[in-house]
Amino acid sequence: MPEMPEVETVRRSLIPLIKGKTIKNVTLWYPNIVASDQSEFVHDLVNKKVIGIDRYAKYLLIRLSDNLTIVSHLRMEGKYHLVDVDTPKDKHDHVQFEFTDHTALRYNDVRKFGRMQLILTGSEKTATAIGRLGVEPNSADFTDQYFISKLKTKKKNIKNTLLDQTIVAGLGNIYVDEVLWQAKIHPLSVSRAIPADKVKELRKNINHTIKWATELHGTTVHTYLDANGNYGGFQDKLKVYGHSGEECPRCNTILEKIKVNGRGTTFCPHCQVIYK
DNA sequence: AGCATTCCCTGTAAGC
DNA sequence: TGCTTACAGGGAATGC
Repeated sequence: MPEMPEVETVRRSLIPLIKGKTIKNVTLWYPNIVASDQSEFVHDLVNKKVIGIDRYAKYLLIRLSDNLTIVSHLRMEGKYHLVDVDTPKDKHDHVQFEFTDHTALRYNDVRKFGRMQLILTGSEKTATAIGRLGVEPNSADFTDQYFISKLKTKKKNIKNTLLDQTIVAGLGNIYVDEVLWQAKIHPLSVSRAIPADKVKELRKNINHTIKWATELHGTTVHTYLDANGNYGGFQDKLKVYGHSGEECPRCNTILEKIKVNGRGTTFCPHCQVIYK
């Protein structure tokens, strides 16, 4: 599942594939992927040129000429790949951007959870959910003070709080389990009960893990691939996610898996402290 | 208002 | 073997 390191890897791999290309036409094989007006999406993108790709948290921002931006969220299994336009459509290809050079960018998504919207460049925060997002890991705004003050108001458990994109934006289920294990914090800990020094430690772990995972081109579990079809390299570094029933690498206690608000959650019942 | 639950989706694996 | 059920989960919508 693409989280911030994976989305950044997609962004970097996609730029050389599509930057400078001009869209000839757009096909919606599964129209509901487009959350904005679907006929406008198809109509307004014709003759537009890709000028760059930005990203905020897990959102890709494909910048186009004439002040247009496609905001794209991959959700669980969304992928982009560039093909010759004559390549037969894959069963799970849902959107095609055909370019003037006989290539096409295809959006493929087995579970059809991903969404894209066409907006005016600059209206990201008002026209999409980006406006409700919190700060990104490793950004100047993600300070100890910010993190401590945000957690201080939260009665819900820390696992759920870290998945809440309005506080820190970019973490998903995998990295949340990893950073909580690193900071030795039990996922069911009450957010506001976590001592300030542990919150500081958690912030450092978040920053370091996101940075390191990005350097390794993300984590491939299940099906994540970048725009060139390459796997990530961080799955080998995971200490807890996907390792329930195995020994904790720190204390050798068997790792447990529970459900926290519907999310599979793996943790060490011995060395991860629960704050109540 | 804040927190929890439901829903969207389909492939894979387990159970009978 | 073939069917049903459980599970994977990000974020919007809904419920309390």
